[in-house]
Amino acid sequence: MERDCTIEEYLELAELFKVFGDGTRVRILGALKDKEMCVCDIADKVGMNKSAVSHQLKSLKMANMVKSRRDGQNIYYSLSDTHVEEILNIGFEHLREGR
Amino acid sequence: MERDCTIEEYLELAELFKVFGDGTRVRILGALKDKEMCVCDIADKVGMNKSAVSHQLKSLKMANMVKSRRDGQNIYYSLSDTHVEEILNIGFEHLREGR
DNA sequence: TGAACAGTTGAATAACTGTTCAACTATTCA
DNA sequence: TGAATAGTTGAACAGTTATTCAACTGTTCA
Repeated sequence: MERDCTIEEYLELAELFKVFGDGTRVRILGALKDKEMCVCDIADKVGMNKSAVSHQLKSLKMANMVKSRRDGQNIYYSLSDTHVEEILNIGFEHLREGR
Repeated sequence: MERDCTIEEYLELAELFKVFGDGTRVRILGALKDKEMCVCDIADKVGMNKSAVSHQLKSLKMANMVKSRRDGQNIYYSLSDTHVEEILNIGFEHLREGR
């Protein structure tokens, strides 16, 4: 017997998915799937300027999805835990089977 | 050796998660988890008027997440497949383990 | 020290989106 | 037929948000 989820839990869930619900952010997360990258390289890969990427990285960091470390001039970002990749994969699976 | 995902695939993924990234929509999906419901009952449950719920149900239907059947005056909505519930559960799991 | 490179920040803009309202369609039943 | 109930629709409004720009901080290295 499972209890119903509260409104607050659903709102929190929506906040979580909202982070994945943007093309730029999801591409950044995808880029970080196999290796850590600095802001410049991420910007190159997703085809946006450093500023835009930095803004989105901030969102991702506040959502606890990426972590960062400085090495000299560069700041390297990586996925903060395996859940992020897991959620991405479930999403892709859904799209593949969808039609 | 896995190939990189295309930009289009990431954008499609973002569109998928965007649907889950709204409090009202995610509560509607949560309400439909165990049983089909008509628009009025959904509206009662999530505390919104029929119009707002109907608009969101349209989004959910276009995203292939709910299906509907008419029975007399009522139109009953239900989850279109098990993926939807699965994605919700993964999200909740992430929140629970998150902190 | 200062030039060059990496990244961040805040304000401004433009685009998007969720909710409301009023008017509409569809079905039932007396 | 017509009143009542269920649901949909489109326009309008308000709130949110992603991107851009310019100015800033921090680090390296000559």
